[in-house]
Amino acid sequence: MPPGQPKWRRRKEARPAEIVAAALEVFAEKGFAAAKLDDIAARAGVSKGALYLYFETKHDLFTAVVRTSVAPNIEAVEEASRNLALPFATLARMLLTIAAERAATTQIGAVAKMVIAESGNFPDLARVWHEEVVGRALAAVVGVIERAQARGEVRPGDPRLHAFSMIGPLLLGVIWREVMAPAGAPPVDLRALAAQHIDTALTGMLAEGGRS
Amino acid sequence: MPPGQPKWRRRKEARPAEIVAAALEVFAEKGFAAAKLDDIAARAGVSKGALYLYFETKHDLFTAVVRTSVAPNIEAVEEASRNLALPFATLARMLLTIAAERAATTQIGAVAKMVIAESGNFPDLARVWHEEVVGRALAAVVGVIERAQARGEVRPGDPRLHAFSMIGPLLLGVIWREVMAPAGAPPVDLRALAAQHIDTALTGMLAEGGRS
Amino acid sequence: MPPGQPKWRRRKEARPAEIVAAALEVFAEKGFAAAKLDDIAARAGVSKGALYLYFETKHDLFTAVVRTSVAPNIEAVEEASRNLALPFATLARMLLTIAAERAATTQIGAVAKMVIAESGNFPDLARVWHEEVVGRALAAVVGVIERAQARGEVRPGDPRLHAFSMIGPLLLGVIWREVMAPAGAPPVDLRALAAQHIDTALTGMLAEGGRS
Amino acid sequence: MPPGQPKWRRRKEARPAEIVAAALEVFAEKGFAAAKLDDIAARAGVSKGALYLYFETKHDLFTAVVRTSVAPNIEAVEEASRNLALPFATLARMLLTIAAERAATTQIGAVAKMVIAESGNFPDLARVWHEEVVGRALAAVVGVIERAQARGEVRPGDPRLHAFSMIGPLLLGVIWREVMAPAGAPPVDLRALAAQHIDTALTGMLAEGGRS
DNA sequence: CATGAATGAGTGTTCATTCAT
DNA sequence: GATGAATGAACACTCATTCAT
Repeated sequence: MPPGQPKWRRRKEARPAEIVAAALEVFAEKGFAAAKLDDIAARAGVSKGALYLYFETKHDLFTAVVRTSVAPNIEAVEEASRNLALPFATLARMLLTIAAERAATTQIGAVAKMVIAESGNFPDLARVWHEEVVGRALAAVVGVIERAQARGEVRPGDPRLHAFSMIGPLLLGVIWREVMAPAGAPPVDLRALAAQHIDTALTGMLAEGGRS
Repeated sequence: MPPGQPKWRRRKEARPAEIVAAALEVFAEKGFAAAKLDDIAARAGVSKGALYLYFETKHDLFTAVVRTSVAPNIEAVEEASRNLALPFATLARMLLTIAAERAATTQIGAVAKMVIAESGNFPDLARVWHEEVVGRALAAVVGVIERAQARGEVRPGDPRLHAFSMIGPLLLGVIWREVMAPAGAPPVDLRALAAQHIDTALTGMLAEGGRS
Repeated sequence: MPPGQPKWRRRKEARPAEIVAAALEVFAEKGFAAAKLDDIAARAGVSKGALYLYFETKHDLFTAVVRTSVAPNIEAVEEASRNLALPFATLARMLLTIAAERAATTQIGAVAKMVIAESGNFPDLARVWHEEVVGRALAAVVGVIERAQARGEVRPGDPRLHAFSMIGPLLLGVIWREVMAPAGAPPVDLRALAAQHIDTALTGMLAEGGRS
Repeated sequence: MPPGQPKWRRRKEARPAEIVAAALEVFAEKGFAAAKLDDIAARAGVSKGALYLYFETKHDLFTAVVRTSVAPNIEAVEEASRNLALPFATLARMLLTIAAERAATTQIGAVAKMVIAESGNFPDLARVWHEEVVGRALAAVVGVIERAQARGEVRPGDPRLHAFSMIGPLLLGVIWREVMAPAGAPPVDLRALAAQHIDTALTGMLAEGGRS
């Protein structure tokens, strides 16, 4: 046995993350209520009791899953939106590309599905999700649009509804991947969707003079 | 008691519909697993046992709720899309307006939330929802777009992705109303969203020559 | 099947009492925490779920057991103590005889044991037991003693401590029967104990002139 | 740090006693089943695992608590009862005074409450308690009474029941302090109770000629 | 048809006990 | 010796489903 490499190390620091990862899988597959702690524990490679060393209740575990999955992603959007100097077309293309990339490569779609599903049973979670995630992301996009309107780059219109026009199709794509594709629907290429949609949205939103 | 038309006679025939209506409320509020048959029965004004006179299991009741809620709506979209003679701009505006109207006045948003939430636990339902609802609606829109592209009205591009561009923001609006607004987010006017978005989408999708 | 004698009658009215009786047995044997609802249900001849049709929690069932067992007994003592005209010696003899009789023929000893055991975990119960049972019984006895002291029948001294002198040995007898006797100790005849003790207590308590 | 007398050395030997002391507190507050080893360990200032270095099971720890708490007290009673030369009145007064003193200043009341509560679940403990504690104490008192009866000091009557008359009120006082007082009942002064009761009991028990 | 009392399998949670460190 | 992370059996409580009335 090589020294410094104990066969079985106490995992106190790694465990919570492992459990959250396992829980994300199970919650995403089954939903909150249908997810069994036995399954989560088994998938995390621990006993059921061990879950309670790190999370007080199933509720708490679910909340931790959502928070953990979301925090890193929201930063990216906000940061990109702070590139005030860029023309709107460039910035918008950048934002949607980042979003599509994240949606394609992370579990954020599954988390969104969970939040949609359980918003009624987790009022706190819905509020957090609104205040810290969707609200912030939307505010960033709305801010970008408002500034572009002020500079005459984007045509008039409610900036929040413009933001919905920009983001909505991506949400549809994510839901499609999470819900329809597993049921046999032909898959959607999120990156291609983002690329084609941003062309449409930009052409539709840019003021007359701003079009090529 | 007036002979021939006792009040309870009509009840008997209306029961299944009343139960489905009550179930829709409870399922929409709580989700499938958290909905209790006691609550549904109480809200329908019948005994718990009576539910089993009309539906074999909770599963069946849920399926009936989803089917009942969608069938009438899908027809409207398909019918509108058969107006082949209309210019794309007119037809597209019509389709989105109908969709927004339905979304604003029916429970279809709540049902969509339920299907999204429970797709993992109801494979059959997800397939039915795809084959009979979303698939058909999407196919109708895609057909309209393809014909418009063939006539040179709509610029090239994957017609399905174009359809996502058209419909996506409305889904976002519905999710917003069902999930974010109850958590304190400012509400969205679905009709205004549809009106502004179709302007954007049309400008973005129409071929060069087709723009005003 | 004889009419009017259904093979299996709905027991809605009889059930709670049956369950409380079964619960009393099990609680008395094992104590609150060690009593299993499965056992109680089995002994009552019902399913575990049925318990919850009548009692919200195990806690509630325990409380019901205590209340039910006590109410009838306390009346007897209070009633006897209202015989103001009787000489103290007669009344005291009567009270102890009644108490011994009740202790010998009812489950009140087992209930007392339970209350003693669980007073720390059931603050409400301990308070109820004090206010409605022990307190009232003691007050009745103290009242009798005070009146007898006023009439010069009983010698001076704190009437509450005199009451302890009268009642204490009976409690010891009950505890003995519940705790020591099952462990192999020779049994005590509660009636004989009461009879001999009241002679001692009366002789000890009566004023000089009152003794034979 | 002074060499040769490190502070932790004394700890090592004191550990079992510290644990038993902590366990007594927790058992007395919560009862056996509701007492958590975590609490006991925390209160003793050791880890949960450390408990198992000194006691095999929770059962054993409970047994140790009871044994430890009673042994010293029983000696006092037996020793006092060996003063054969003293008149009964003197000896009885002495015994009750000692008992009241011990009851007022030690945890013996809490232990008695525990034994009463758990006698059903700890048959061994109930037997030990009977054979080594209550039985011995009672036998000592009974012996004193029998000798006094032989000398004509105490009137006839079952000596064991006489012993119950002497001791019972003190038990009631202890139960009162442990159970009723914490629930809001007015407290009892155990020493005053013993003093007043022994007057009563002596007057009641002494043979005609023996009274002052 | 309709009721609602009764069932019992299923699950979140606790906690005495173990053992690698 | 001492720790405390980990275990897993045990149990209170829920609720879809049944069926005697």
